[in-house]
Amino acid sequence: MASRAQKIFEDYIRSSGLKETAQRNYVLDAFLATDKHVSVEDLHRILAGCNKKVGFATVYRTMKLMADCGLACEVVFDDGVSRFEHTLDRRPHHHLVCTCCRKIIEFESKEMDEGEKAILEKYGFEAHSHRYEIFGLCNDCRKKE
Amino acid sequence: MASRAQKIFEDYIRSSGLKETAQRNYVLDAFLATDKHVSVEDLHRILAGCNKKVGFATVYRTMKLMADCGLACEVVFDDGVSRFEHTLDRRPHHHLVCTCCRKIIEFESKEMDEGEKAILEKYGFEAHSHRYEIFGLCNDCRKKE
DNA sequence: TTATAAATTGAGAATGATTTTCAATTTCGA
DNA sequence: TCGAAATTGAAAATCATTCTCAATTTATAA
Repeated sequence: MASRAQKIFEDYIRSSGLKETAQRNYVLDAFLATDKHVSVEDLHRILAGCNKKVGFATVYRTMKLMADCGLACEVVFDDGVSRFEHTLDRRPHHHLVCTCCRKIIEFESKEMDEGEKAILEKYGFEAHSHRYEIFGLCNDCRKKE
Repeated sequence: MASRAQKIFEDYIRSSGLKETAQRNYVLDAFLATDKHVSVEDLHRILAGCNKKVGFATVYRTMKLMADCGLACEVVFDDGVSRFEHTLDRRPHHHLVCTCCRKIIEFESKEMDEGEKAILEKYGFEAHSHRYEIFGLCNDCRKKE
């Protein structure tokens, strides 16, 4: 009962001449079981808690593979730590980051997407990735002030 | 013949109980003389070239002050290095970053700004800063492919 | 199934940007 | 001018991430 994500990962591994290993599958499963933006440290801790210790370097390496095969995408907020979020069956979006409670709100904006498209055309620029994060206070933290 | 930027910096220093020093002025002047996005390493090198050696730590500390008093703003692209750009008398803008030739194109987009405003209202979010960078190939590099 | 080449792992070292430490120096108000 | 407080800078510390390399594991060909 391999999930679609597991199949995609397996196909990517095979077609790239890589090898399927227990560690890679542990990392994959741990990531698939999460919902939020997870760091390598998060995954390492989760795995250690399941008696499935995988070295830090391997978690880093595996998350890179997951990004390469389109299952994950790296996001960097303002604390200098890379995190990964799911991309399979998820719409592109951006983030509001509360600098007080560290809550992350995901949002979509057709207006902004169209603005970006117009800019790309204007400059003849071919976008490979982009990053839009807004930092500030969420509604709750704003009220507490 | 102190420039407006120099006055702003001096006022900030005074009103914060800090002290005016030769080193701080060297860093300020070096930054004001630049046009592009400069890193701390850039400034350190420029100063060393002018026989005005200032320690790395002091350049870091001074650039933080310049950001605090509104003369500079920190931008981080995809190479893990912080750079600073001028904010005095400059309109807010975003960046297209060419991952091939490292060219930085600044752009403004009313459409995107309005989209952002609508999002902030929708979520009751108070923005303090934001970051919008698009990575990919500029027109020149795209043609060379 | 077995041999073998190639890929993988992980512990620890290395990296690299930035921050901190702290003793010596400088600034500036009284 | 004096002295408390701020500043400097060299070196050490930090911290996330990457690299190294010997030992291990995987998968293909025979």
